[in-house]
Amino acid sequence: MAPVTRRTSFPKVVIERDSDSEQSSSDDDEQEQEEEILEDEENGVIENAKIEKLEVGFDANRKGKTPITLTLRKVCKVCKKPGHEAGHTTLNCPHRVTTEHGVVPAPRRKTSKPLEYVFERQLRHAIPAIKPKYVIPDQVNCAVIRYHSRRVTTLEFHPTKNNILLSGDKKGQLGVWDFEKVYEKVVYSNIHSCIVNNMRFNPTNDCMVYSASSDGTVSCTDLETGISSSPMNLNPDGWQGPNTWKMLYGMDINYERGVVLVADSFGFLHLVDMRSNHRNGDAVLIHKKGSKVTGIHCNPIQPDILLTCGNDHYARIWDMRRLEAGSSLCSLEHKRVVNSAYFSPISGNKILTTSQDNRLRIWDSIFGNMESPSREIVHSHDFNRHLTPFKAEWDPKDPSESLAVVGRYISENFNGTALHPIDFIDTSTGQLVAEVLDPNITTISPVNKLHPRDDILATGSSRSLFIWKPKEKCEPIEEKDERKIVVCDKAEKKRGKRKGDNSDESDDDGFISKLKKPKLKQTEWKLSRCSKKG
DNA sequence: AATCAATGTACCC
DNA sequence: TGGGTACCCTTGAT
Repeated sequence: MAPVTRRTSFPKVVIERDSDSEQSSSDDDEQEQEEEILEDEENGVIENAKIEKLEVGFDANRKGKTPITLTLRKVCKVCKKPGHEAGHTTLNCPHRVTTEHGVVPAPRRKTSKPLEYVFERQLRHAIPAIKPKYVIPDQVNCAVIRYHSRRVTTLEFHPTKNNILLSGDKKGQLGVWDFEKVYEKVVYSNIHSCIVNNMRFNPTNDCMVYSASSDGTVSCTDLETGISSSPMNLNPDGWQGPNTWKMLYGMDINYERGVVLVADSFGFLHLVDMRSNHRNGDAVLIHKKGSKVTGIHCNPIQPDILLTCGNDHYARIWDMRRLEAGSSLCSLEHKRVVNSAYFSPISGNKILTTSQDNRLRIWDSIFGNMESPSREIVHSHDFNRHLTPFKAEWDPKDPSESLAVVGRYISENFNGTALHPIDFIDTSTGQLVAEVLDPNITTISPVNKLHPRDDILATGSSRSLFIWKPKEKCEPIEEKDERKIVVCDKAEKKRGKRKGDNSDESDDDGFISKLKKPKLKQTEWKLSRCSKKG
């Protein structure tokens, strides 16, 4: 249904006259582009070009008027050119992530601010002059398929237990998975009633985890028992309609003050005291009234310095010691909604934001010129209401504070199969360092988290979770590959049992599924398979 | 194979 | 500022 109606409603109408005098230079450009694309199409390079020409029914000979050609074209939301669209299989978008493409370079300013000078002097020794070689976790090591009952919305690694991954979903479930033991997993269903947007471990008790949800509550859950309390509930009177229902999105912990900071869908910031587990102080308006605050991050060096971002197209820096409406230290303007904003993980001196205008923005120094970003990197991570918003995140282990990971919306056509890779981007240059993909991951992967200590990537893609490790740390490829994949769906489980696949390795919740044979030849894949540990 | 539902953002008035 | 609605175009279920 949708594709048919869309086709008639979507194309932009451009009227081109075949008269010499009326052609502007921009028309020229457009015509040139179009000719190029048509040529490509003849060569069979472009699969997705959708250009239609309609001769409008004017009589060309009558009164000597030139015929009008209407060109209906779909244009890419990223680069505004026809022939491909963000979100669709394409090979020819110049702004799909390619080396150095779509990077707006940093304007080299001489700011001469004393503060920046001092900071740079203090920090320079800590930042290595030669960039370390990036270690990319590019092989799926294990997975739980259909783990959650709805799509995964947030991930968090355990602060001390290296093998534990926490996951939240759209339904409000909270998953705890030991990905080394693969089969050891728990899903708590009674903590939230809808989307879990953010989770943070209690820094003084790593058994306890705080979670912020669109149900308007902050929950504090004991991971061993699953028992949870709600230190905050912004909808104590239940559903009174969409105008009053408050949702909680951004959340972080200021460990020095012992408070949880959480922000709602009406532009307000709230505090929860971790010792008493009760609300602390009044809510403060930190973004446009009535707009969603999508993220909060406390500076890793100075936790009183906050970074927030929201649907009002701004990211803002605040000082907790002077927190009141309108008192932000700095406002970073974006063209669209800002999905996330993070300080760099080590020095806390850089900022990385993800905006729905398909751009990553980097500010190289919070003490420098903040009027415009140091770089804008064009990258396909478009908004779609059915997907969890994409958030580019720093690699917490990269001493140069350059590497970031972000899922890609636009897909690559791998021999007829559309796959959406996960991108590793060097934010200092805009270079695509690596794209990782796997034949078993056919869905878009908007949620990604790099491990704070190990070379591990966790991915949430639809209802499934994947753990990636570097190729060299995986076992060599075997012909009869049986990967560590646990399928959690009940229907799948029954099917597996009927086939007699239920080996003694299986537990009550899942079984080992044989690796699906890729539809493509092995050579087509940049990444090969990783076998099960014996 | 076809259809449906769920549903966030932008923009108009 | 609030209501109305067009549009964004995925995924899993049936």
